[in-house]
Amino acid sequence: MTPSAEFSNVAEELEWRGALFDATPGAAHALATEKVTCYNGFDPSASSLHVGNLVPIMGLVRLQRHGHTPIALVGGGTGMIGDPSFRAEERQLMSIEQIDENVEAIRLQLEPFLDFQAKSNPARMVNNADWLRKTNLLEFLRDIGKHFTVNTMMGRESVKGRFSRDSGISFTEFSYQLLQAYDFLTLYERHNCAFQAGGSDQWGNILGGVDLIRRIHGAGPDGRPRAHGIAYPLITSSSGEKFGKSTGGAPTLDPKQTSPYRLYQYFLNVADADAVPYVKLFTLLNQVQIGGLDAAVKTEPEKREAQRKLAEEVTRTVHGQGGLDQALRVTRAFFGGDIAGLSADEMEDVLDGSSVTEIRRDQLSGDGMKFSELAVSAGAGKSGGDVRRTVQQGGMYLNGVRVEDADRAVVAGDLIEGRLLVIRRGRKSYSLVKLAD
RNA sequence: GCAGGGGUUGGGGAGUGGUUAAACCCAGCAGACUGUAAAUCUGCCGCUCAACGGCUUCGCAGGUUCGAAUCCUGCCCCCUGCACCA
Repeated sequence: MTPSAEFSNVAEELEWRGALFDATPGAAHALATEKVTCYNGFDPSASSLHVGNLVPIMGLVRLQRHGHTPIALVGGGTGMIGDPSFRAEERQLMSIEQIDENVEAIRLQLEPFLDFQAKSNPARMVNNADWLRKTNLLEFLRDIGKHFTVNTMMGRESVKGRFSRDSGISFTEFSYQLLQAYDFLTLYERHNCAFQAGGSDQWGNILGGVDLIRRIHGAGPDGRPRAHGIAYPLITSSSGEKFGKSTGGAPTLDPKQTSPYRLYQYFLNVADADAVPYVKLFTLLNQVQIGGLDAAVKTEPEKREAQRKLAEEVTRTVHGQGGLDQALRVTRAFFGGDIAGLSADEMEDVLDGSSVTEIRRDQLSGDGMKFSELAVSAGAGKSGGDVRRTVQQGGMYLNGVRVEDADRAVVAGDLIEGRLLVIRRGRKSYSLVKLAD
């Protein structure tokens, strides 16, 4: 039995998980009584999705598990304009090459989450560049633009802020909502997709699409709306911060940018108060399992069972069992025992995928190089002074041994097995320096 | 366009001729404590230097001064009123 079997429908499940912020009238009813096709758009403005995107991604996953058909849309077309929703400033236009590159990267990241082989409800992946880039302006204005009043468009909370600013909003960005509505219409007509999900910041855009479909196709045969939408809440931590806003930016789903280890650590370190809500949002664990974790957090919070489970589940979902194993190995190595006891092979294996700095052998010959210089080039400090200060405070380690003098020479003899150096800053930040081949 | 206000170190925000690398708060970093937590406490938090010190910073460019973030001139940008939007 699947974990979702305990809920009679996906709307109920999303509600329980705290993942339902808003829904059009009739949306829940439709989800409960029909098998729908639902799409969610992903913006290609960055080269990778980040943890915040897990909410909509898991939304699609849950929909599919309840028998609905998910469509993941990557915005190769809309990305050329840029969504102005809740943004203070006009966006910088991106080059088409950059957009296409990002689209491809995001497409690859999304694929593992969905089942494209399912018999009755296989997932689909679409790119709105396929239709938007060849849209004819005059036809678009006659067929689509005519259904929108500027009055309504200006009333959207998501763009209101821009009118009062001096910098204003360009016509280009202002028309964004038409494009997203047109996407919805296109998917409705091509794939019978009558549902759209998205973050609460997308609510206005979603309603625009629902509205457009009604204007063009009228109400459904039973008098109910044909198209629906649901919105996910903006996730915040118990301390009120935007989810993902951690040190060094939001963790991404790209292992090259955020190693599985770092992703694991990010979730392992969430506050007690956030652990269970996050487990609900980001994992497929069922009510019984989550209930157990909830109890565990209350009775023995020091064990951090919920955090462990959360980190484990998310890391496995994003990076697979292999990624999780690696994250656990690194974690055990760093927080379990003595780092100095690890072999170079183990170190390398364990840090594979995280950022590694290379140095040439001649840089370590003779008097070698100053530790402070090495640490800066390895990214363990912002400047020589920064490293020096940290050393003075007792926060720097080379190969597991506390560094007493920032200017100590690092020579070839310091290399673990002649090829690796491990710099640790503070309790949990590690950098690896490798001898270039 | 006119009038008024303003652009200071990551953010907020003091500072109106020297004692200011620049108060204070937040964020960040390190240490202690701990559960790889929260809270708390301590130190740090432009670059450089073992240190003394040196150097570069207060929108941009000049200038006045022994000496300027602080005064003057020009320029750029932002905010607030008013006007304009035939």
